[in-house]
Amino acid sequence: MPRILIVDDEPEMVRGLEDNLRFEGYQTLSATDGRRGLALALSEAPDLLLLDIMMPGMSGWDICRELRAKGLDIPVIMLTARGEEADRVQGLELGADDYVTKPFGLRELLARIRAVLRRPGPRQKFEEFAFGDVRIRLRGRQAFRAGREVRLTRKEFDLLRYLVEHRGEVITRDRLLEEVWGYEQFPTTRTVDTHILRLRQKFERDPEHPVYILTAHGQGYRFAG
Amino acid sequence: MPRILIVDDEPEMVRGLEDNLRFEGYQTLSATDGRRGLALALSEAPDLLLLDIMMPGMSGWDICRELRAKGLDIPVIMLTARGEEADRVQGLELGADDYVTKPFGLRELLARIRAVLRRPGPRQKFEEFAFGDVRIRLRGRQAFRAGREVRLTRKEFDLLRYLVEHRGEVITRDRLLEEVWGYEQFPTTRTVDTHILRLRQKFERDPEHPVYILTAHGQGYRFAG
DNA sequence: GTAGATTTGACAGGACCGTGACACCGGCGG
DNA sequence: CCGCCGGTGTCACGGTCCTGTCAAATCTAC
Repeated sequence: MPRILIVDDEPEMVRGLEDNLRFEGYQTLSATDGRRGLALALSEAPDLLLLDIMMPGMSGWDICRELRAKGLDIPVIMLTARGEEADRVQGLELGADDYVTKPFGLRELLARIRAVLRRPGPRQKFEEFAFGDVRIRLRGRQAFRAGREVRLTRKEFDLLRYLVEHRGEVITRDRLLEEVWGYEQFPTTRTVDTHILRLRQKFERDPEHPVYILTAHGQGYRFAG
Repeated sequence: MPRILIVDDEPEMVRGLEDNLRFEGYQTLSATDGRRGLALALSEAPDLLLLDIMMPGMSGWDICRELRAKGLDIPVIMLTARGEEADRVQGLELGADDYVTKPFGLRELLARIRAVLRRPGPRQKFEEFAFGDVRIRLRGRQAFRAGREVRLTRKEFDLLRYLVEHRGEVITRDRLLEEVWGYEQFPTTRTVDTHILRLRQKFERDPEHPVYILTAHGQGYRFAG
């Protein structure tokens, strides 16, 4: 069974997580500060890391960066407090594989753990998807078109990613706002349109007649598939 | 529409939630103590539970534990008072799906309800159906005829879907207006005819002699089957 | 502060929906 | 068998709502 290292400065959170993960059959290790967490990660080489971001001293992304710098490719799921948008992005940029917002449901966490562990290990850093002559690298949050990099802003990337991960499905603007923008932000639905517009300009051969990023009139948007 | 069970010992909270959720189109059940809440959950099998954690007698997480012990996998959103850190962990142990901290915004609660209900549950709904050389994809709200996509407007799709889901049954225009158009709108019954016409033109081999979308003279329409 | 990202508002064009007009059909009573 | 009459098929028009697009305003990170 996979071994999971938990690093969080709140002891109750660590205990709760350990109990549950063990109950699910995982082996667990834990630390309540960043430095010991990093040491454990290096010495024990677990299969997965659950890292709290906000920790005194060494933060979750400090650990993540150190690991990557040493060439270790252990999958990482970040635990972020609600609304730490910046942290979430930073974590992903530094090579986290996923993030969960506190307070989170156990089932959601387990689903994400399974999803991350399911991925083929060594190929992980190449995780990407492609359509037409476009290639998207999830890890680096980068996009390439015909081999040339296309710069994407945060929202553009998140939106594109969400659409692609639900390809074939019609998604309403409201749902996009909830899932991509988040609970506590409530921009206009027109905002979605503007971002769709920019994605089309960057990735569609003929932006006025999109082939991938499609409109479902009166319903929302849909990525072809 | 999904049915939601609310369990909270504060009657005003229950009433407020019921009013708002009903306004949003959900069906609601409620109880003001844990034991009756559990009984309702077991007998009514709602689609979602909103559980207050702090209740005299049987608490929210007691209910949750009992349900899980009986193998019921109904999604649960916990309502927690601010700062009940311990409760959060306990809830996590017992498999709640999400948390909302009181006092909460209605909008946030609704967003979380939608998010939880959206998750792929144990029951996967029909992905698509077919008749003749026509294939309908529900997720993408798309239709294909002989492998070629046929564009459908929202009303056309909704109408077709309703007819097919009640295949073999004669449905009056008034019922179609209620079910497909919605109770708020009052178009003429002739509007239905027009949409039927368009569906026939798109899907019948010989639109003047329909084989699938049939007329029940003086009664309504019926999808063959 | 500046540069870049995000959001908003305005506007035009287009898609969609609903309606009315008229032709046609089916059933009914004579 | 015939004619009546309400129900239905069909079409095209107009209004309404939705979306694409842009520029300006606001926000954010540095």
